[in-house]
Amino acid sequence: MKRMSTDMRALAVEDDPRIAADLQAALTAAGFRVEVTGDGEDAWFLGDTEDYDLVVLDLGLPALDGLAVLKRWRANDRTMPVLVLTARGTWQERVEGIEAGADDYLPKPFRMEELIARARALVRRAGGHAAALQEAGELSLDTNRMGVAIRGVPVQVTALEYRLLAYLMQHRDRPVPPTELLEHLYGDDDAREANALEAVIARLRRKLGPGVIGTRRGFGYFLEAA
Amino acid sequence: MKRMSTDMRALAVEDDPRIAADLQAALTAAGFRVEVTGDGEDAWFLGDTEDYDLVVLDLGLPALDGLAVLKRWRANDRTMPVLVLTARGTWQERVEGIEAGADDYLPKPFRMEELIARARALVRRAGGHAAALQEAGELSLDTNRMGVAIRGVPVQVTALEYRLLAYLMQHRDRPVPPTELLEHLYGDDDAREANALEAVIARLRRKLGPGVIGTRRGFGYFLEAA
DNA sequence: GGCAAGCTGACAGCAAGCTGACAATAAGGG
DNA sequence: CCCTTATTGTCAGCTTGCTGTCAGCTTGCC
Repeated sequence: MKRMSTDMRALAVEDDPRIAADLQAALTAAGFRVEVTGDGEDAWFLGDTEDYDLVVLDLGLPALDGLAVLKRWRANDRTMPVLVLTARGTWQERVEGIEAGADDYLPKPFRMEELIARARALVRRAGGHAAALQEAGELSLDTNRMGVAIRGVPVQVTALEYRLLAYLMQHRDRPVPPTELLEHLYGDDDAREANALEAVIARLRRKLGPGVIGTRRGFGYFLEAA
Repeated sequence: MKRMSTDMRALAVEDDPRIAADLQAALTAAGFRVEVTGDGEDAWFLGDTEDYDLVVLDLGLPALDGLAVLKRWRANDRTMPVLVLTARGTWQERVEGIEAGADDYLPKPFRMEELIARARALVRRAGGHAAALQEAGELSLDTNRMGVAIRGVPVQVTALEYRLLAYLMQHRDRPVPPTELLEHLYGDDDAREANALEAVIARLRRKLGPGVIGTRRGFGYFLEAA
């Protein structure tokens, strides 16, 4: 795992694998180092022994209930900010969540953007500055302002270019195959020619200069000097 | 932070005698020293002169409206946490309440348990209040008077325009995507065309002049910084 | 050398966003 | 209760700049 400018750790406790994957993606994109678990026992142990800057906790867990986990954390003086996810509209859960020591709650279904916004607010309120900066080599990516800078000098990129960079940054420990990038940028429903991606890469390279986006022929693209 | 068990004062402003009685009972049981009034004028006077740790405020008051009371408090720098109750749980009222300075909001009918939970949460994190005057570049917003000024010169804006500006101000560190603005201004239940937002932006720009509201194509709108 | 993967400049299509006009609705005043 | 005014959503036409495609080229690999 490569270094981030600020090291914000987040724990996501969610048993639905699809939501869990979304959580991980969104939080990672927001600059958190994310750990995911769907098991209540596991969650309790992690939250009790590790230091997180944020916990996203789903109440609808099998086995050990999310509320019980939260109460046991609070009973042990674990004071990290906890954002609780509740099934839709059940007022009891909200009440219990707050009384158990949740710092904020979000009813399902929710928008990832809102979750990120609330998560940042929580972290900021807790004292730490939200980790908005991700770096790889000379490239730095401000996930909050959606800004890109090379060696500190801001560079203007388009939305598509930004998404591409963000995805590479998220997976900077490996070369990302063109097929995967195409699917992430456009979705498999909308079929684009492979050359479209190459065009985006070319334009980005012209803006960022050499030595930022590398190619491993046959494997994919990656951020250099990460 | 004060202790709940020692001496927490709460003011309940509610004209319906039955609900008022319930409020008093529940808050007392929760450890508050409770005072109740059903008169807006009386409430305003009490809130302005006495020090409360919590206010529960019903908007549906005769004579002096609850919202007006709240605004007058905030205008006088009374920063105690206020939990607003409203009968008509419309989305607009919630916005108005929060923008008038409410710290939380509860639609009727509600469960007493939930009210107590929210009240406790409010008291627990009592402290952080939005500043009365917010600025970004040449633009300044007076959140108490709902007033807008550009370079010190007051500009008259409509309620909708103000809400848009307030939201941009609240998130002035990032570009706000149109989808998010649409959701905030109208709510997802009421679907508007995307162009409605552009129309509001255009009108605002004409009033405020250039260099205030910026656009980052593909990312969203933002307030130009100093 | 030959093939396939990848690069690049040019360009046209297209989508995001802007604006003025207008109608419908809401608010206010007599 | 009617009249007046302000607010605001919708529409049509327009501008801008993003982005996919194409053609031709370079590079690596066998």
